[in-house]
Amino acid sequence: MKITTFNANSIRARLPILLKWLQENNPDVLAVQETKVRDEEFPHSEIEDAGYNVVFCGEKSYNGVAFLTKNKPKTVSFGMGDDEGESNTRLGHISIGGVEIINTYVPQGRELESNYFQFKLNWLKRLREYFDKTFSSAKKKVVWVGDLNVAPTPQDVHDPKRIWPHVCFCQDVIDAFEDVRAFGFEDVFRKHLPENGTFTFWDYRVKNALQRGLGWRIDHILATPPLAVKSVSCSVDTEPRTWEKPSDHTFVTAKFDL
DNA sequence: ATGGTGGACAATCCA
Repeated sequence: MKITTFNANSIRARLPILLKWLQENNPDVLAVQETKVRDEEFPHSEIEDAGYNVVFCGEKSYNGVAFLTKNKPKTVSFGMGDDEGESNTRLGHISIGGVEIINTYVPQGRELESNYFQFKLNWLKRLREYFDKTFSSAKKKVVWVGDLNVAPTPQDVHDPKRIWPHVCFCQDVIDAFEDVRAFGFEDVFRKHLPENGTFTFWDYRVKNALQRGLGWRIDHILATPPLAVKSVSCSVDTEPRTWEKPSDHTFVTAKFDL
């Protein structure tokens, strides 16, 4: 099973080229974040015509998550069940092929001193509670993917000394992330891509960031042990950077031998 | 240098 995560920064702006990428790469599941569109305007017909099933939950202008899948998911839900704090447009959950897949767009946090950063920390705390109440244990086959807006180690940013502290790279956010991870997730990305300088995001606003290696690893693929042991590879595809309407995020893919 | 670019959407907000 091939699972890919992609922050689209508008599914409508990326759609023509995204569909081409799907045909060429053929993942079983594409988890998308920042669709930035209301459900009634979501371009589902184009995706279905391309041979993919699609489920989504969005809002006007911001947030929004979706799953594009080759087969129809067995179950689909959005949000953490608390119906508050933007959980519905930041968390999707499907069950497919015997695997549970959680797709999250974690709040960015804006500034360390802001209420938005506290919201981010609390959102991660709620996410841990969601895993606890949804799954009996990490013996279940669970994958957690998405734009997590956390660089959990110094290796995950290009200049740790200069960047520390940042809403995506500071002790509070790393602690919050680690608390969620401690549910029982293993870092499938790092297992297969241990080299320094392997990133998933390069800021639009930094001139030639990709060429200069000024990236971050904030898009993740993690899995519980019974699934992590079956992971065979992971890759980052920077092709969206070359698109007519480039994206600052990349396609991050993991393959599982199931 | 308090910038830069890109998306949504219609003046700014968000990343």
